[in-house]
Amino acid sequence: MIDIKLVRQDPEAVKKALGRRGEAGPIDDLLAVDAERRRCLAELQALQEERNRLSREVASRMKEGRGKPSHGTPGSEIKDRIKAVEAKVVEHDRIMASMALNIPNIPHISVPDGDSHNNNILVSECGKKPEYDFNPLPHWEIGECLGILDFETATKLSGSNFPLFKGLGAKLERALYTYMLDLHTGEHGYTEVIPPYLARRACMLGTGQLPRMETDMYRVEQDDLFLVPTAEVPLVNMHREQILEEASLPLRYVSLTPCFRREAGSYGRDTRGLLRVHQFDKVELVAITRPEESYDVLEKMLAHAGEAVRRLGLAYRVSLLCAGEISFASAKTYDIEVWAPGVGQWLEVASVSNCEDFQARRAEIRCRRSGGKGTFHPHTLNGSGVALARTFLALLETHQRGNGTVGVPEALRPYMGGVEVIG
RNA sequence: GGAGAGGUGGCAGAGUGGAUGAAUGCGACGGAUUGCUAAUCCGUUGUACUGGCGUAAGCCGGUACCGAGGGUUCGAAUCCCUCCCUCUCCGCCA
Repeated sequence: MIDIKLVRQDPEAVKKALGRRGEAGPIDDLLAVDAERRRCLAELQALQEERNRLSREVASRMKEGRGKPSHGTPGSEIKDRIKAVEAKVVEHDRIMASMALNIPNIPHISVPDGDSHNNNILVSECGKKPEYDFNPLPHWEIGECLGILDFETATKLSGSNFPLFKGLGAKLERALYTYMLDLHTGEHGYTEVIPPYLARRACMLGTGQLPRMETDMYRVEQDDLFLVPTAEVPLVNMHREQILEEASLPLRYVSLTPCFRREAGSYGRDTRGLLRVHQFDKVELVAITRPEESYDVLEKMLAHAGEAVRRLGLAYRVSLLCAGEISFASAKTYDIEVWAPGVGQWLEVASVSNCEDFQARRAEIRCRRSGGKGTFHPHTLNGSGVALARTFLALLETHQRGNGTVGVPEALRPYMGGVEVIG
């Protein structure tokens, strides 16, 4: 949620920043409603003050045994006025909230301008694209031949673009996420969490999936619960409406969950095989930090995610997203893409973002300043560490051999019961 | 699905109409003391909005908040209604 104080203080700067995302944002309207709201609020508070004063008068009379004032009830006429003005304030609050909830986060100063992936800045490239003395196959061919992927059956079960892993495919998937969890808990210091996979509406609002992305979410109508699109939702919302102790920061969590996405409107684009599926496993990193350290933590999380990919022997590159490409809640985002030689594409497997206090404000996560007064909103960060379906496919395509088999990278072998080759 | 109980400050937990932002305990912070990483004693300690002053840390004033919303009343944490949430027991099921 955007900070209304910032909007009041410098509306032009806010407009300009949002403009970088290609969003106008109803800033002038917001300000107008805010001003009117405050005018009504002042009126309301003056009336309430008067009511309280009168009522105290009655109280002291009663105490002195003089009884109620005989002529009417001095406060009763005020009641209607209070009610009327209060209704106005509430209405203005409602309008402001509905506007504010739809305004995206302000991009960080270091985020480049631009509105397409062409404007993203390549930060680094790691590992070499593999070369083959044969024509590398796409993963769906490799997977179907080895009997470890079965898209046809998945479609029979749930419709198109759902994955089904089988045999060593299932084991490889399990090896991948177990390896990542062990890496992040063991070497990078994150606390593992297994959260519920369905989340309340309030959670979805808190992290910013709602209201805008509702049509992309799977929703269980009967209970008004949403299948989590990412573990970021439960992990950040663990602390919703809480006041944390500053000394407890940073909080760092890692979680494996399936991620459910309807991908409404994306049909026909990169939808073969595992490229874009409605359900995929993802190991997610989340951090809640003091504002002054959040950008350091962002760099660390990026490194942690990169390390997970690097050890798998995959070629990957890191880019800094331009203002028009970052997601609703993010102020700054790095993407990690792995090279998939079979399909000949760079595929996004991780997105590491600093949401600053945007989510904390929405989710009412606050922090008590140690040794000081008052509270502040901590910064929230999230990053894939990393997403599985695409990592899985890049792994098959990268480590495929001319004879149709697939090598298992060393980092995964302990998790594969020592299996070195699939096929 | 059936029956019941309950939602109070960072946490635990009192409080059934009048100055209660709310006892008490814990925690946290400040101080005192003890020859020692502890104990004891004293003090302080909610959040948000809003107006004013100050460059500022902050200070002064007001209002709201005891799950949410509505009602009764001069006055509601306290009484009434609706909703939400949590818990317990039974049933069903892994």
